[in-house]
Amino acid sequence: MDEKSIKELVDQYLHISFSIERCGGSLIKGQLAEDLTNDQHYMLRYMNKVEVCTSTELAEVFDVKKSAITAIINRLWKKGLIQRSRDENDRRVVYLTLTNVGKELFDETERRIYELVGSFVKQFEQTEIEAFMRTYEKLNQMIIASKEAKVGE
Amino acid sequence: MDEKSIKELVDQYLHISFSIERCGGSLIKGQLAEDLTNDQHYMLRYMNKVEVCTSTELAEVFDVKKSAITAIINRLWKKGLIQRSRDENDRRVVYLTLTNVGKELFDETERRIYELVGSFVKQFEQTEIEAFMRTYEKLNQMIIASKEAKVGE
DNA sequence: TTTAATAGTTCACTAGTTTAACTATTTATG
DNA sequence: CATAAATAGTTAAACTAGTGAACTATTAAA
Repeated sequence: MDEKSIKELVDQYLHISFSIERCGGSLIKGQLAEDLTNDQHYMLRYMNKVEVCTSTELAEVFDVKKSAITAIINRLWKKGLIQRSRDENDRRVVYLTLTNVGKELFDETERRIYELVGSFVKQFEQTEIEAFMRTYEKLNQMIIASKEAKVGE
Repeated sequence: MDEKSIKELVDQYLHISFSIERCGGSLIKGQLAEDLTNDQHYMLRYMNKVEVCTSTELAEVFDVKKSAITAIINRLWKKGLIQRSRDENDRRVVYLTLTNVGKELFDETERRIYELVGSFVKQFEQTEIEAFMRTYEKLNQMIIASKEAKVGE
């Protein structure tokens, strides 16, 4: 691959990923309950998957400082979507879980998001989309590895 | 494609795109001048491409309200990276352009970003990445069309 | 010539983020 | 054991980014 086509690919990639982040994000937002942001939804999504987690874990997964997690968790807590409970053996630790209201809200939203994203996925041939996902995941692994190398420096 | 594999694809897609947005964003941020954010960089990027633009145009392209553009433009203006000039025929209109300092900063940054993204691109076979980009662009067009359909409702 | 529309700004408010200082608790060390 | 160091989480100040509504100035339309 010559330099010129790499430059073109880079240009094209940055343009598409930016566009999808913006427009796709706004479509996802359209599926959420009125007063929920995309960030808050992704937080619920992670908590729904792992069932129980801590602030420290969320800070690592979302790659932000713990104080940012405290803020977003407070907002979700005020909405009654999550609950906190202290570990009785190590009283520094606070476990975070979805409330029943939180679970129901997430499930409901998730169904709408599946429909939305599914409506795009269905427009592709299965072989095409599977090849796409393989490359996409490879890229993801490269980025993660590069990030970890940077941290290790 | 059955329902189950669509659900899995949706799950997988959401997970990867979220991860790449987070980690990739943080790698890009690492290439920027100290006091520049990713949003500010994308703004410079667009202005560098089109050379001259207006707030209204930026609001459409970035899909935010004009007041958000005023705020970000003010920040870039304070850093001396962009300049404003009124249209003499229609004095409501303000044209925005990069200053020389802004252009140099962007070029410098862009070179670093090309190196970074290029280092990933180079790890793929050309055929693989070209197929990926075709699918990625198709997805982008679907999302844009879906967004415009929503607006038209 | 009033009335509409357009371009952009300002202001108050909210979300998300970082940094630094802090509390409470647990673990290590001398 | 007692003090020091590490860990989990919170708080507060400062910043960026976004929305919505009210506003100014200017141009276009009735």
